Amino acid sequence: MERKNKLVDVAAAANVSPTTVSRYMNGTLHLSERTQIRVDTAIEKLSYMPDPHARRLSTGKSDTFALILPDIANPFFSKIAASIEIAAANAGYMVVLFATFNEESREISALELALQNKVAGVFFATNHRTSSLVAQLLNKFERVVILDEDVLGTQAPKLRCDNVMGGELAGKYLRGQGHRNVAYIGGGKDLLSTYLRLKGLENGLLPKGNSNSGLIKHYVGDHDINSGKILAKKFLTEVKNETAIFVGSDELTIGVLTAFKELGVKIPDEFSLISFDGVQNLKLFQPAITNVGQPVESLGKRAVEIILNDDRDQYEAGDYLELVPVSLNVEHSVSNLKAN
Amino acid sequence: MERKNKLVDVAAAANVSPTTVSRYMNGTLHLSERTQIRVDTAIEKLSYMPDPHARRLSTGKSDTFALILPDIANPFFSKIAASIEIAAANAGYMVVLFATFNEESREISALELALQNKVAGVFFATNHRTSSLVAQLLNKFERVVILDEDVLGTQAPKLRCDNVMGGELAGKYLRGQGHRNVAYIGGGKDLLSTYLRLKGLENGLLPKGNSNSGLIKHYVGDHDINSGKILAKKFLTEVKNETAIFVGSDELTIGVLTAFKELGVKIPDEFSLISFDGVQNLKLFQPAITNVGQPVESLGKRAVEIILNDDRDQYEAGDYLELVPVSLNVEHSVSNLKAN
DNA sequence: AGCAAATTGTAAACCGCTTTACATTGAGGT
DNA sequence: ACCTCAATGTAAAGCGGTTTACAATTTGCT
Repeated sequence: MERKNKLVDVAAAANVSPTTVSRYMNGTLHLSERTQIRVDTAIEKLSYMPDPHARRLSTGKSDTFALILPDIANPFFSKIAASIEIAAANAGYMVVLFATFNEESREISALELALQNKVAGVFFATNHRTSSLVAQLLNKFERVVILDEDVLGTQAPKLRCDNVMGGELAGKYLRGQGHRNVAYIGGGKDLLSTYLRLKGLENGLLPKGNSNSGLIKHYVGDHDINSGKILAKKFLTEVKNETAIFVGSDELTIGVLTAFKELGVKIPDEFSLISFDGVQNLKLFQPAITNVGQPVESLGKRAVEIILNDDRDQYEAGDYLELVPVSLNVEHSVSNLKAN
Repeated sequence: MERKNKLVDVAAAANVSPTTVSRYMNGTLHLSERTQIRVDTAIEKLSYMPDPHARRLSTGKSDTFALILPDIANPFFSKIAASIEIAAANAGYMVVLFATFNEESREISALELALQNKVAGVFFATNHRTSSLVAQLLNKFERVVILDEDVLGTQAPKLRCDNVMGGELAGKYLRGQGHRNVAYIGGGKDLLSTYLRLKGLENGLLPKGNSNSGLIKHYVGDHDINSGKILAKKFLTEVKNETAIFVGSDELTIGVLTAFKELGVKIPDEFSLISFDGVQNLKLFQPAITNVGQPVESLGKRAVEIILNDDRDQYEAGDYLELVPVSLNVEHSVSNLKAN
């Protein structure tokens, strides 16, 4: 019934050529006031909206970003997704979602789809060591932001939290509470973040100049609940004089806590614990979990700013890295050994 | 450098017309074995991929679903989003995300964008009472699934959990533990689900045939943490003989627990509590929270099945409603009054 | 007045695929 | 041998915009 009005209809109604309407609407053409009014009223009257598909075919561009993440059900990523979506929407962009579950094949097909669709940009996060194929694909895009974790071989700007700082905050706090022997339960086997967090912990925990990673017992798996359970149990079988654990992500922490609960291991009585991320409702946990909090919302917002920034030169070199500071949220999962 | 190959290139390489290639690829044309091989090898050699934009302009369709939700940072929706995304991806569809924060203006602009983009379908969820404008817009789509909450005036299929059943499960369990006076803290002021859950609670709690909602004190706000805090405090000031609270969503529960924690109100010692949703890590809470669990993953999966189902007749009538069963997860937030 | 430079506007090609309507070829039936 | 129907294939017209290259009309200057 209500046929959709096209560019030509507007042009006819305003008594100008389609070109004129198109160029006027895209700001390429400055019209005399008289024609401008004619065109405006025609657009208004016909309630004309350009067809996005036609526009995209013509321009070879699209007003959509691809958001490629391991898993949106994970609060860390869902919060990032939320903040990216809103910032993108405010800038007039849509966001299409791809969950990869850290499977390279899914990452690749998502990237290929994004490429075919000529997206305006890609936000990419992964939690596993990718092959160079992923990097190659990423390099084909004009605009990319690598989130959270590094992807080797890309020349895209990288944005993530300050992992070393996070480790240091945890280490210093633990040391301040009298802890000297701390174990680390981490997430990605060959990931930079895993070792930067450990490195930070070491820096914070050990006296200056005496840093030696060999001192810190560490367990590394994946950033998921099951891994947390397994590593927690492994830790328990091998524990010697450790009094605290620094856990690399909330997901792992949930696994650790679940395992401890099953086994009746009390926190902070038997072991103290600090979690990294702070995206779960850790305050309500039993006990409330002290954590290194990532500013997830501002991370997403900043990612959109970077991808939209038209001054691309600064990102070209391939070594653009932006670290956002983290903070320590003290709760009740760390005991004070000095009080004894 | 590497110019993108087009349909004509493939046609030229295979020595057939572009039409033939197009129709062959879309299954509209059955080729003789000889030509088929020629075309296949040409496609292969040129690593040809059809341009989605061109295809969409031509067909007037798109291989994308719009997923319109209040907030993906909310685990309930993020889990639904995750399951929808994966089911859609498996079926060859992309998913574009819209967060509305329950603002009607955002809902409308999301729907309009989806409409312009001729999406293959819309998944829509809202947590507030919408005006008929939203319903009108929704009715313009061929394929829609209304999730979680009803939207009055739409003839789209509706898919949600069985709210009455959830309330009943909670009510029966509480009654079984000896609770008789239960308060209800609910989410959406004019939403069906809010009252269905209350109704269910009543059914479960009261002896058959003696159902009378006036008996249950209820507090209704929004499905967010802050509302939970406020309503919890209000409840405390008015409490008479209530021994338990049934809370309409995990978000509210977090608010309630936070408020109680601040005020030193102990659960389940002072009040018992059951939460609806079960999407948070309630097991690790202090105490672990007994909850009515929604099968969020299967909900998303089922939503995709419905939207892809080509037998549309069953949905046309406008009264298609599918309820998925919920289950009670017993933890430690309900005290047994009979044990006294 | 006369000419160059703005200003204002348009015709037509193009983006890359789909699809309708029509053409050719070969097989099968009588 | 002739006709019909399937099987196989193609030309050309869209889909709805953008953009290049060019035309007409004013304006500014000497």
